[in-house]
Amino acid sequence: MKLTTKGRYAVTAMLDLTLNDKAKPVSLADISARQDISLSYLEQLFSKLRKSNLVVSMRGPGGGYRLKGEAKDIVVADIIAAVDENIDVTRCAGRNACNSGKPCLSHDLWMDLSEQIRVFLADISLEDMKERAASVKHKCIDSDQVGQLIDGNLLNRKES
Amino acid sequence: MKLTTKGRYAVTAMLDLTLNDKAKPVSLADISARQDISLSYLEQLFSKLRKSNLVVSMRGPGGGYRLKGEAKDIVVADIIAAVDENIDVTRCAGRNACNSGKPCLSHDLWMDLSEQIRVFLADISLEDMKERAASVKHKCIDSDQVGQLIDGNLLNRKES
DNA sequence: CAATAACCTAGTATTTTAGTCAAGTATTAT
DNA sequence: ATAATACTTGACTAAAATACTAGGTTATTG
Repeated sequence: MKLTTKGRYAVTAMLDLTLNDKAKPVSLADISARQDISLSYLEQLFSKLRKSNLVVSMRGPGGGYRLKGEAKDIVVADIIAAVDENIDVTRCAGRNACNSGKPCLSHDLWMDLSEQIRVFLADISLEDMKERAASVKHKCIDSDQVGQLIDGNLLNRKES
Repeated sequence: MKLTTKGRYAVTAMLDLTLNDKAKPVSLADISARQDISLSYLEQLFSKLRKSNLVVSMRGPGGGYRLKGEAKDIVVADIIAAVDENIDVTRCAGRNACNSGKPCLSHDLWMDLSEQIRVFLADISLEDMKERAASVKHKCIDSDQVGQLIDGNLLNRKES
């Protein structure tokens, strides 16, 4: 399990899809505009998401993407795995470093840790994040709050 | 919190340090040989680990590195944070995409998720991994098994 | 002093990231 | 049917990160 900005783009886009899932499917152009991600990059990501059976596409005017199945059944781990396609170059797969036993050992431990993270992310669904979205909505800064924030928290933050 | 092979190298090296913490400090040359990581790359990583107060160094013959403090007090999250130094380019930090409220929303959610992962990794210490090491030790290859492996798996590996 | 090992700087090949561009194909409103 | 819309595919690319090399300097031990 790798955790990069690429995965973040994918999760963000999928979350956008979840939040805007109305009667019509959501076009990539819309997501591109809302999330400020380049359309072509989204196309690449959604190509992989579709091949991993996380979304379904609808062509033609009014077309776009829609979640395949329900938001509660799609988890963050699936989304990241779909776009990352890590070939898992475990350099310790029987070659040179596996003589003393220790390289193999730490390799095992890392794989174990990586698996724990995967399990952790496999427990967070888009539905969970959608619900969470409601509760953090007030966190967003609108122009009215900017003045207070400058006087308040933000300036005090950097001092630590 | 980013999760890349770079972080894995660092965790592996730190775990090597933990497992070989005897009377003498551990030289990077030793870690390089055991873990099959280039010496200069280790130097770069340990420079960061030292600056983050995770290890102490001793120069000269018989010198090397040693954990700063106890293995139970050094957690995986610290190690990854030390070598990753992500400048956190939150593109949504008040600039262009934060108008409709939604980009900010998904940004918050990702930060939240990222923080959850950090907390998760902040709970796994080198001591924990060391203890775990004992239980997975039997999985490793010792010199007695090499012959069988050469005749078996290894020769068949490269053909794909 | 000579060997050792940390420390530092700079460069570099490779891979990944995050796109662009172009030429398609499929769908549907009209 | 035809045009417009929207997804598909592939090739290509600039920039960054990764993993490593080379060549030194500095500190410490014997």
